[in-house]
Amino acid sequence: MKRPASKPRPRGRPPRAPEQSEARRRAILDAALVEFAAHGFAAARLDDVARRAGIAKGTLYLYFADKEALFEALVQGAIRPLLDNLQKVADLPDVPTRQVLKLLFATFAREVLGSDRKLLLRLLITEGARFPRLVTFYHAEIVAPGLALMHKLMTRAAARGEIANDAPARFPQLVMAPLLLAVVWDMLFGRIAALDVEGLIDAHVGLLVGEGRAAP
Amino acid sequence: MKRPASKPRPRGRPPRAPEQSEARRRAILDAALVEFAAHGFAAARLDDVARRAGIAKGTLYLYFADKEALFEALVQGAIRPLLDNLQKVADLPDVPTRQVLKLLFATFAREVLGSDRKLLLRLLITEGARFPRLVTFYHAEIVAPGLALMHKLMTRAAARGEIANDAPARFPQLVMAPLLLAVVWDMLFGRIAALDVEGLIDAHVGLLVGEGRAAP
Amino acid sequence: MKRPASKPRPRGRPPRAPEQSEARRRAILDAALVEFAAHGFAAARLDDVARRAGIAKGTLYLYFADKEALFEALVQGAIRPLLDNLQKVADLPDVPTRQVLKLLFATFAREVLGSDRKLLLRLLITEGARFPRLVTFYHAEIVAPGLALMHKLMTRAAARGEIANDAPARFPQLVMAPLLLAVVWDMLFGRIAALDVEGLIDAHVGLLVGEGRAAP
Amino acid sequence: MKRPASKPRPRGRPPRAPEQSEARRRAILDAALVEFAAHGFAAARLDDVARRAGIAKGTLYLYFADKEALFEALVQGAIRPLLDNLQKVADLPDVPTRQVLKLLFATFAREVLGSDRKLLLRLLITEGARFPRLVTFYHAEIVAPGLALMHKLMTRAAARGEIANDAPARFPQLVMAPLLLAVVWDMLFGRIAALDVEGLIDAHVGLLVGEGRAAP
DNA sequence: GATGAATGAGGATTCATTCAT
DNA sequence: AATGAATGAATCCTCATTCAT
Repeated sequence: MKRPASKPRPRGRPPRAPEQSEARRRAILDAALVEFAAHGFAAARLDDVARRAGIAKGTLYLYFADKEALFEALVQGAIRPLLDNLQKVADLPDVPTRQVLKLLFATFAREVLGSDRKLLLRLLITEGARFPRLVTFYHAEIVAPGLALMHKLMTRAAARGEIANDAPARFPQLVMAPLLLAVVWDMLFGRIAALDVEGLIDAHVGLLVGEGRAAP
Repeated sequence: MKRPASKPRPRGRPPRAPEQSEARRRAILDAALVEFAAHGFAAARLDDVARRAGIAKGTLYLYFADKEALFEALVQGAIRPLLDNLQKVADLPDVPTRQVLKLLFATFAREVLGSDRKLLLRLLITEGARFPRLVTFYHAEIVAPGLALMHKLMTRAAARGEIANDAPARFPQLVMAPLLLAVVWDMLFGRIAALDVEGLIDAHVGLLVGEGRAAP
Repeated sequence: MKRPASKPRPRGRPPRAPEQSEARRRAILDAALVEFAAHGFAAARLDDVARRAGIAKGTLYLYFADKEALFEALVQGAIRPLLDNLQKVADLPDVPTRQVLKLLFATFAREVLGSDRKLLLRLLITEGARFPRLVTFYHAEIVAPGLALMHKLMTRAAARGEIANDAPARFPQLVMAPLLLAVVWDMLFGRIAALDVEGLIDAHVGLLVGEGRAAP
Repeated sequence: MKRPASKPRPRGRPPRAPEQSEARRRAILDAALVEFAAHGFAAARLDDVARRAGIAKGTLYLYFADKEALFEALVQGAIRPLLDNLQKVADLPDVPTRQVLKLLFATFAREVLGSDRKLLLRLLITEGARFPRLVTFYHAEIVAPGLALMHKLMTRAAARGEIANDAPARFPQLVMAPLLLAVVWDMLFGRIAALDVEGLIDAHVGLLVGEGRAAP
């Protein structure tokens, strides 16, 4: 009896500069990254994402169909840079394995562990089970190629006698395992006991290509 | 002999009679493990937990104060067995490091990766960030002691010349990293490409204690 | 950062007598009838339905899957009584057509136009286009059989010379049209100018079976 | 010749230039008719109306104050033509009632049932309850005068002995009822079982003015 | 005049939690 | 102790309306 009668009080948009839509998209993704990483997909509130992005709730939906699409775009969008990094390593000239690994790990430490990108890895790990599509894509585009590359690298290193045995060639995952550990450690125990990532990586490289052994 | 069942159903407690409340607690925890692991803490429904445990929703609250308490009890409760396993390793007589590691990893593969206990690790990884108390406890009770033990083991091994350098002694996490990787891999990529955990572990042990090197 | 911490303030149900679930279902349907009829399907608020039914919003969902299901149950449920009424007419002994019609129309006027059941017809008319399933069902169960019955009745009447021609036999809808008009009139113009339904019906019967003509 | 179109699109008003605002108003009304008829007032989206009209959403508000005003203008605007049609019938010379009715009904069938104008009637029926002002207006301008006219027509016909009794004179609604039925039938059951409107109307005229009876 | 991105109140739906039985 | 119907706060998403350009 009151619905059509009471003209809903005027709503609309308060004056806000125009800003390029792409910047806004980025702002939303940045905000989403923080909120999703902090609370997880299910517990994150789009309300908070909007507030953090400095926009209205409804505006989110101009850029992303729904919560899930936002999440997927978030994780999806991070894959391209990772791919690029991977490519750089693949294109490395024929330098000693030790150097390749050092560079690779250092890059990872800087670009991922040392930046917000780390949060994306977190999300992939913590929410992956709920987003099979994303995981499948990520496996096909990053993990499998990355491992293949590592396999080649390690095979060559083994042939050259740079590493003690062919274990890392057969299981390139072994080469990456400490990086994953670093991510998870930071995510869980970072507050309690920070991990000396650099030291860890150095030690790992030492283990792989044998330090002292090189100059007996 | 069980005549009472044919009475006009008392509308309230089902005729399940006196049963040990401890069994019920277990049933709830088992059900909770499955549901939490499948959907994550936030998305899991206590309704489903109750149904899976074969009890009424309200009954949950007779055993656990709330959803969070249930979750914590779940993860907490799994720590004791882990502790015990750890102790067993610590108590090992003075056997070769290679054997200790083999035993340790095999036990982990069997008791954790090969059982539902794997789900608990998953939960710790995926939900840990939201349960600092749990993570703190886990770190204090399991991770720190475990790493300390590993440190001792590796230090001894290095002193004995069983391993090439002191990297694993300084970063005992390196020893555990592949196990973590196995858990995460299974959790994310298990469906896509199963990991040969046994092979991975063997290779890892080979890398640590040097296979071929032993018999030149 | 605050989600899992702040235990949501205790909610639950305030003391309310048990009442049989069936009565509650009825209360909901009754409330829904009023609200849907007053505002239409889209504009009706389940909140209002709940309030009118004297229950909490969430309780609705214990009885009906969603708004649509509630609406369909509402209209669906009204079909049974209509069917029964129809059957009564069909079972009438071989009385004069005039009397059959009088009875039929009087019943309709009393049972439908004179009661809340009229609202259901309204809903069918106003919302039917949005609920094809409902309309299909209604056509198959009520309209088609009803027209078939009317066809038989009018054919017999024509054969007996009780009516002037076979128009009503060929288009039994003609017999019902004034009833529909009465419903729509009441729905739209009832407030402005009440319709003398009884007079209308009498006049219609007179038109059909010829009043004065019979006894000049 | 239409070079301006190749200028760097002025980002704002499309180069549609000066066009008559009246045409645009019509386009909006036409689009609104379709959308409102398809979904009902509450469920129709102004977004869709704008898209269908080929204009921007904001432009709607240059022509109509709000959704309600648009709806009212829509239904209101259709009344004029109906009035005109009515007038034509009223102005008919003194021809036989049968012919007047035939013409009236045929006009209705062609101009209303056979055109998009039918949708307007639908809207009046389905949404009328929510727009009392509209219904009042419609009653005053169309229904009451129409019935008055019909009353006069039927009274004259009865006096002349063209119809069997004075029922239609006393309840001119009876004359219109089948038309209403045709509208509602089409609206609800059109998909399921098309109605032979022409046949229905013929039969109805036959019933009113007596077919065979005229020439015994 | 025209645009359409932005707004935010509103409403459907979910689910942890309670409590009369 | 156990039940499960009832509760209502919380949150996603929609869409009428506005206004800077």
